[in-house]
Amino acid sequence: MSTSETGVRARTRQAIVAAAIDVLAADGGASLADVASAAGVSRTTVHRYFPERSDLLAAVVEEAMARVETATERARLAEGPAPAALERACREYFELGSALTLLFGGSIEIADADWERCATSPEDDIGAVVARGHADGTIDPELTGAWVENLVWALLYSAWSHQREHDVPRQTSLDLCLRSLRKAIAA
Amino acid sequence: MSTSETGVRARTRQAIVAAAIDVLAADGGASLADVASAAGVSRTTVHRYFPERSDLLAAVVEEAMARVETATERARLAEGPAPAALERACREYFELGSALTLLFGGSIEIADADWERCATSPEDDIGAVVARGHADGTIDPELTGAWVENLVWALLYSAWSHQREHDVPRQTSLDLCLRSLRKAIAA
DNA sequence: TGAAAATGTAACACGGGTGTTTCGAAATAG
DNA sequence: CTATTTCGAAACACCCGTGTTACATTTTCA
Repeated sequence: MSTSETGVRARTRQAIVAAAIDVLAADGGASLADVASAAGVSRTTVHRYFPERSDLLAAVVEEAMARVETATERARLAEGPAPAALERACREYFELGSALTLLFGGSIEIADADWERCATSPEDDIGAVVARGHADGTIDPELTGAWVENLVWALLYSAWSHQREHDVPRQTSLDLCLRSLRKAIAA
Repeated sequence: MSTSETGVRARTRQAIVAAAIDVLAADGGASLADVASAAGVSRTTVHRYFPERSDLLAAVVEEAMARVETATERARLAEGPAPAALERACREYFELGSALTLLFGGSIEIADADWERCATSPEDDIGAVVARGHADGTIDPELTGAWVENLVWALLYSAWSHQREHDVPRQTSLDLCLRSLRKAIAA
């Protein structure tokens, strides 16, 4: 068969998308040449897989959302106390790195249609956890689900900034992030 | 005298810088034509006041830093309990809007030299407040000054996002922000 | 080994942002 | 009112990123 016997095409495509996530997370206006060199690939090859820039952007957003979704599933938000579930989610999201920076860093424009396509968006999942926490009194009733969600992204972004600017071990940054989240959402 | 009898030049210059702060905060890669139209000025005039793009950028960063510094002074961080002082700072910074988005939103590159030029940077001021809070036991000793500073920026960014995405009154967003900060830093 | 697929190199046109200049109109100061 | 200053409109060359094409090279697989 001609398609993906060894998966050459799929592998280079993934390499391009992965490199694009890193590069575009650092600079949303990065050129395709930057993405190409980061992927160890010629600029022509990038155009072969993604005819227009918007095509690459779409693939990048899709991949980033897929990573977020995977992380959300591994957090098993439905299990255990709500605060602990949110903490697990934070740990998982923290590992995503540039994927989350790309989605929530604002450096790239995400079409509303893309957000809606994300079937089981973390928005709904986190909202459900917060609702559970409200019901059993483990989460501050004054904080809405939407705010807690924003808070999670903000704290993660803060943790990455803190790790990058001051040269502290990532574990220290993550601990500060989790501690702050735990105290902020406590009932 | 020829220079700034009525302050015409100073006023148009300020208009350009102010417009640039708003436009560049929304999109760091915005064109000078966008800035010009936002300022109600011709693109030629922009080049008259700022020969190169980098010149405008420098002026914009300087203005934004000046606004932050003014807000910091008005917060009177040296007075009263440390948590209340940080809350006052948060209220002042919240009013800055796009100026802070520009400096801490990451959409524009800030040279390290610019940060150092900021003599009484909020970094030092907030650090002092946190130190005071550590001394009198009103701030969580586990949280370093640098982290609290990052936390403030992150919470403010979160408040703006929350206000923009969900259409809630700004007072509600600010209340959630302050509540989260108060609980997070409490000893 | 030989054909097909995948990639690289080079060159090109196109568009858009930048920086510059010139000239004329409008506002301002004296 | 007159001269100076300030500003806008237009045109221009320049650079950079984009998208396309053609051709050579390498890799992969039968």
